[in-house]
Amino acid sequence: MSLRHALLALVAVQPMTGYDLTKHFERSVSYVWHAPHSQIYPELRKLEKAGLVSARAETRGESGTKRTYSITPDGLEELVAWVEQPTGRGPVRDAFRLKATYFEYGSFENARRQFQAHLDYFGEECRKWEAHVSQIERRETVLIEKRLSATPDELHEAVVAYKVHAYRGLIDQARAEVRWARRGLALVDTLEAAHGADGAEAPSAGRAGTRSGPEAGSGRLREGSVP
Amino acid sequence: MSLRHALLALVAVQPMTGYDLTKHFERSVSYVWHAPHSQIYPELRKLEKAGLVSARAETRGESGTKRTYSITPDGLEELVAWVEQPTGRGPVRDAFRLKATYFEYGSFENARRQFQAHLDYFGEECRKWEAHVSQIERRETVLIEKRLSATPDELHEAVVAYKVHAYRGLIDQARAEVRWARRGLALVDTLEAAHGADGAEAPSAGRAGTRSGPEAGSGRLREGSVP
DNA sequence: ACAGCCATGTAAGTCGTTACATGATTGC
DNA sequence: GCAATCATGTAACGACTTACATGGCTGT
Repeated sequence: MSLRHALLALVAVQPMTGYDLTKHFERSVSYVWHAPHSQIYPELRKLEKAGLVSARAETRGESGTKRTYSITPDGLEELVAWVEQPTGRGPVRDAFRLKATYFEYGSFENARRQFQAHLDYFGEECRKWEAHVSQIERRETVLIEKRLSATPDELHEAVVAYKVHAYRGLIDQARAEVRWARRGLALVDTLEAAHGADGAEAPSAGRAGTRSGPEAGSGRLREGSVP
Repeated sequence: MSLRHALLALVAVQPMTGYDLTKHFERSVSYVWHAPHSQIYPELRKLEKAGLVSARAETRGESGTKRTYSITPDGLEELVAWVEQPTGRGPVRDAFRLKATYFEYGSFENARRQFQAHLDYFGEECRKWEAHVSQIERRETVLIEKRLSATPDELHEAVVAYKVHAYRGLIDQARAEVRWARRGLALVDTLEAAHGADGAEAPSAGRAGTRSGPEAGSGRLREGSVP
């Protein structure tokens, strides 16, 4: 149920069209909550039906219509209620860490590639987020400016500080991932060295002889290079 | 597509029933990839249809049947292929950080409660994961023991080390969250002190007078205590 | 015989992904 | 006039959630 509240928070700043929403969404919210436009347009209709936003339709060219959404009092109430509610943890789903648990099924080379890609990815994200944070700190984004101009002065600091803090948390996470990936690369080196010292050549825990019976008759794994 | 591979990795250790799978899943995999049994049972059927596992059905009492699943050579191949494949990043969806971005809509008290809950949660998780890691390091879990007994000696270290490393990453994340939440609490104190110094009493950015027109006619926010 | 956990499912509905589809505007 | 991008959608499908349903086994 977070998509709707993210949208409410955006329209709360100023009335916007679906397209504006998706753009602002991509450039801010999507760092912490992903959603494509194909989800956003229908969700806006739902919000309208629920009376949390109101839409003003204008024609666009011959046949098109453009809807500008504004938040309603109910919508604002819903937004505040959401913020005040205890937040349930979403289910964990981390494909990379899952796979990292089973790297012994692949080659050392593969593990290295994977950790390196992880490293590159989070290094890159980190830079993006840092840029975003300093933009917020300087109050340079369109939405922040608008938001502040409609908020009493004594709350300006809080508005900015909460956002900065949230995104800093993201940066911390990214840095932790980078460090973890580096340690992963070091680990692969260590394992490979230890393995090479034994004289074997390519490592892989896969390719078992199959025991299709249900009994745990010690299936035997053998080494084999992974193609 | 990670659920199926997680299941493959589990049945690769030894033949198991659906129930065993869900139990082992809960006690290991679910730290990084959540799935309830209602997802696991059907997925096993799919894996069977795809020829990646084979099932041996036994009767259980009058009418029940118990299926014991074993991995097939195709299944093992699929598992290895998955490990070797580049790993796509899943979409981000972090409800808490999203909400933390908008804490100015709630009270200071609320922000504190939320950060504190976050802190407690990850502190707790952290302890669980640490226990799990040291269990793996000591090679004391049933699955690890079984796994090692069917793996050539020179790979034992890798099997253990990759898992330990993966879960250590999880612990790092949890610790980062704890630190972040603590900084969050400190931030709330600072903001509240600054706010209190201005003489106002309860903070909230919500409750706008509604401007339902599409034009951005400077809607006016006023302070108000949040009920 | 009853409680409590073991064990195996099904079903409805929501959420999210991916791909397709189409017309409008703007700048060159 | 054409390309790019602005702008707004729909549709099919798969993943996931939540709740329901049922029967077996074990100890008291």
